Amino acid sequence: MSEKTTIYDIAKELNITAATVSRALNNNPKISQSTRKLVLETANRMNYKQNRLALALRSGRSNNVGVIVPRINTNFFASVIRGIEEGLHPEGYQVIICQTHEEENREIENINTLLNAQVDGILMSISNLSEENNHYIERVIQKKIPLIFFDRKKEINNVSSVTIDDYQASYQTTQHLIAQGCDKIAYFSGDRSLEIYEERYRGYEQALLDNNIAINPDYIINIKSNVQEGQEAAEKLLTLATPPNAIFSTSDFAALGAIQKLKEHGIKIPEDFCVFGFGNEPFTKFMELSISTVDQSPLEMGKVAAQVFLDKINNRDKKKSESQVVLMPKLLIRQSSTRIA
Amino acid sequence: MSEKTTIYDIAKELNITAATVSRALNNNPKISQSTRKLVLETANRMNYKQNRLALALRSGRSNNVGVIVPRINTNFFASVIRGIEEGLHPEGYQVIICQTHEEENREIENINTLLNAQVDGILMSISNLSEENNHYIERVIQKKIPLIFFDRKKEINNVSSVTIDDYQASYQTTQHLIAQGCDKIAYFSGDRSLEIYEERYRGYEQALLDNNIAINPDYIINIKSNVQEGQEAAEKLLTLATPPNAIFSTSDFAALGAIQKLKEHGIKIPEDFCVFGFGNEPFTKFMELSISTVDQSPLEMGKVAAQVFLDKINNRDKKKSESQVVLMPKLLIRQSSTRIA
DNA sequence: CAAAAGAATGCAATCGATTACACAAATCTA
DNA sequence: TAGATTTGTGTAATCGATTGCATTCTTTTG
Repeated sequence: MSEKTTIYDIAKELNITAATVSRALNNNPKISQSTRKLVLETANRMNYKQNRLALALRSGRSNNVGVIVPRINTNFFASVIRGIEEGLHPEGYQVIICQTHEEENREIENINTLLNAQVDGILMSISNLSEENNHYIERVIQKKIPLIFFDRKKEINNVSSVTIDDYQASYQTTQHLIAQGCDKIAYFSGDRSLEIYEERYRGYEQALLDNNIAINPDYIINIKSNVQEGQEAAEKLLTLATPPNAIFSTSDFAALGAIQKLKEHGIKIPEDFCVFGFGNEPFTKFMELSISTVDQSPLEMGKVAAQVFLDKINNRDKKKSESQVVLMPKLLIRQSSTRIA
Repeated sequence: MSEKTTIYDIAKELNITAATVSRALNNNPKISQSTRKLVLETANRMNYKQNRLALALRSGRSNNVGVIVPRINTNFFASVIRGIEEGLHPEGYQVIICQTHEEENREIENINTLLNAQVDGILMSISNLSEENNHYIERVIQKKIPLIFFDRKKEINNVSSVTIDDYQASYQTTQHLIAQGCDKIAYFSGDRSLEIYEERYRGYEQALLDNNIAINPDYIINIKSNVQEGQEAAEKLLTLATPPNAIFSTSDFAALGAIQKLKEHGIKIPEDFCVFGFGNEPFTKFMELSISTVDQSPLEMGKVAAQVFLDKINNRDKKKSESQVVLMPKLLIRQSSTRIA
């Protein structure tokens, strides 16, 4: 029965052409009022729905954008995606999501799939695409598909980005810990081949330098973002001849793990030891000992990324419509690092 | 330059027809080895990428599925979506996400948009679609687009669903609380016009009945899933002449709020008062006083939903390919409700 | 009233890929 | 070697919507 109605079905029903139907539905002024009314009524009666695939093929615009993230189910990425969806929905775009699990080949595969699907833009948080595979990115640019990096970016010509100022976040956090009287600050780093982690490290380093505190390589530990690695790293720190009296973890989960270990060892937080996380995961606020952390305003990041995309689409012709938006991080100073109020 | 290569470009380059190119690319056995090789090489050299829109239009299959959820950035939904993506990705499907914010008109709008976009299936967690608007659902079924409800469902013919056994979850939780010695168990309910909340209520009720405990209407409070409403509800309970000695909250967030209030009042958990949540939000595990909760295995739910969709697609012809999968909830009994180990 | 202008609609190509059918050339069979 | 097969390609329609360019029918104008 009403399996699928096309403009041809409507045309046949009314003994007119599909062209006329199309024009009537699109409010083309060349169509007479009477015909338009008839078409609209019939379309409604026959339950017509425009086939967006056909439209997309003809117009070259799919009204889809692709979003590539390492994984969906973390508070940060889920919130960014929400922001993107809410920024793009009113403009009639739909969001296709892809996960990479931080694997380079998945990253490449996803880019290709999205290009095949003729998306109108790609928003991605890049993870491990090596230099030698930059041409996959170049291809996107060549096809004039707007490409926007968020959070994790790469310096590439013609690619816009929306990030937070990781250097500042890290610098200010370290300053804060020093101001709280901590002079031996350990640092949990993520993979420093990623710009965000390199920036954060720089901020940490510079703050120490500016306060005449020597960098202690023993205090710098590479971790993955999970509770267990935080526990292990803390354990290792406590075995040092001179253990630190603060930890700045670039992961909230690792910060939590560290706190658990410290407590096990009977260390009082924040009196004996301060801990600062990164990411504002919901749990940091809920803990009995609330965890200080850096808020990256993911929702806003998503909305801004959506806006940057829309600007690019609307200014396709303009020579250079590249923009690098840097959002300001917010330090949420909570109990785990508050000695002096 | 390499703006866009089509099979026609390849055909022209080789002085053959687009048909031949298409066949060569699709490994059609009728094509000679030499031609096939030539086409593949040329396609590669010219950086050809199949236009999936064209393919979709011709074949009637877009290889996209739509996922409709109230919002993306909650642990539960984000995890389900992850599961769906991971179940569908290997089969070449892409996932389009839509948010409803629990608004009926958004729900309708999203269904329509997805139908226009010619998705091959719709997976949704329904919220507030009233009976009178069931025809929007019917339309999906009429178009023979597989429709799968997950978590929140509605009894509709021909619609598959993947849910957890909310009744059992609730019944067992209540039994557990009673076994811990709680005889005055308050209940935080969600909107009972949703099947899941109605089921959970039934489980609570039945467990009390089975243990000869009278239902006290004062103990039953409707809340939204957030910390503040949990605090307020707990506050209200404590002003009762006979306050309860346990709370079963169908929201982890409200459970947390309640715990905070109880502590403020100097009530000891679990000694004086047990609390049980629902949803296994990450923070419930991380708290110093870990919160007992029900795990809904969202990742698995997503994967199963994906599988159900794939089965439906592959058995289109079969009369009835409707399936109602019910996953078993897992009670995570943690500190907030453990008096007796 | 003839010619020009205007209004409303039809015709046909297009977007890119697939595929039933037709056809030519090469190979085989008796 | 005529006729039957097989093999490899080409032709053209199709999916559904849009749109430049006719074309037809009115209406206006001088």
